[in-house]
Amino acid sequence: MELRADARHNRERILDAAREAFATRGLDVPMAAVARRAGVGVATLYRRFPSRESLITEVFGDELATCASVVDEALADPDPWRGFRVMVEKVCAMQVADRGFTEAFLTAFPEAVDFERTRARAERGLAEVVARAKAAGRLRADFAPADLVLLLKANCGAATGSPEEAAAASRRLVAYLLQSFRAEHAEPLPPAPPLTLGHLHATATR
Amino acid sequence: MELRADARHNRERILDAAREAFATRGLDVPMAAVARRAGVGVATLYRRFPSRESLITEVFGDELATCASVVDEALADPDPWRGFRVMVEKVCAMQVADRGFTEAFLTAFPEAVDFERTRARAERGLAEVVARAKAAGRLRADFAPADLVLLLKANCGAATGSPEEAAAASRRLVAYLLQSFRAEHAEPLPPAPPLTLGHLHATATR
DNA sequence: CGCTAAACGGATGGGGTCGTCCATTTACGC
DNA sequence: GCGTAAATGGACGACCCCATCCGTTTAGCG
Repeated sequence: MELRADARHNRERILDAAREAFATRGLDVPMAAVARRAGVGVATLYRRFPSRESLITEVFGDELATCASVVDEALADPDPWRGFRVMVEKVCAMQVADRGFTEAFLTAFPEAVDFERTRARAERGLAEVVARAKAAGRLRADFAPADLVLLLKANCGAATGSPEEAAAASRRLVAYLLQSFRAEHAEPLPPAPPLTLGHLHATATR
Repeated sequence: MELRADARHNRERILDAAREAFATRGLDVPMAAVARRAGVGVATLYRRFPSRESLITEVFGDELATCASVVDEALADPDPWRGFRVMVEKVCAMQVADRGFTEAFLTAFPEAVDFERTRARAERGLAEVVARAKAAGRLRADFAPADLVLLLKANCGAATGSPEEAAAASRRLVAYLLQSFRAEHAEPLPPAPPLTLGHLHATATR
């Protein structure tokens, strides 16, 4: 059913406010703060988005799509290794730029249908990127797709402090890790953690 | 002045309870939960440890000392690289085993005199370990002491989920990073983040 | 054994967030 | 204009945590 004009307007203001609040203060920001920032009552916020999760899902729908498109770009790159590398760098940069995005990405919401679908697509794409980079002999053979999760979680931990510090730390960590992901001079590794992208649900919930 | 026998007894129970609670639930565990676990009233807890920080300081005094001794072991190893590597592996394992320790280590408390002194000593020791490993030609020349902070923060982020998952993830991450810390085949890196161990105060406070 | 100071712990007030309820306001079809 | 249903937002009760207060209990000395 159609929303009334004022309702539609307020919905947009809420989404904008939530986007900004999540980016700077993380997903734990009080609902009341989002409402205040949107110039709206708390009830309006709750009527439009019955749960915090539904708000988050809506807000990060776009960014998740961006994420998926980054995977597609990686697949389109004629150089498999460069595709892999750039993909990793971009996603990590996104993680650093938007604190809320990081949390949303790591926490995940099984209920959010959109999330599920987009994520499944991203997961297939990722496996493909990894496989191509290995086939080209540039990515070490014992690299596990779960190592990407490892990288994201590590990046999340490294990217604390002021935005400048976070960006610098992330760049350096990513550079270090990309180097050890390369096939040349690879040394033996302990077994991969039993994580799949799907396991992210359980992990970072706290 | 001397504590009465029952008071001393309760103090021990509180410290035990706090150690366990911090290890499993992190430093944010409610004071009341610690008191309950210790079989003690909240007031007793607050009388003995006026602030949460004082409790934390007391609880992690030992573990910090352990940390310092790990640095000493590294310095005592005739093989500088092995000393470095084992030191990193041990500290990261400690981080994984005790969630509270991680937070305490990263959060730090400028007021806690003991912390300050022990940490300053550890910091000097670390610089020495790094210098020796570089001099031996095993650690890459552009390795910055701040990279150890980077490693710890990354490890903290990676070590989420069940204890088994956390341990596996940490081991693998450390293996990856140690490999890229080696002098051989080192590739250019982006500049080191401007972090010193001292900067840890500001960073992970949330 | 009895007394007193030390220690105890439950109750309490203050602050904060969550999510709902309801009296009031507003859009918009007629 | 006007009436109605949709939309609004502040107030409210429930819950949780912190930290203190105070009436009660207990250790340990003489």
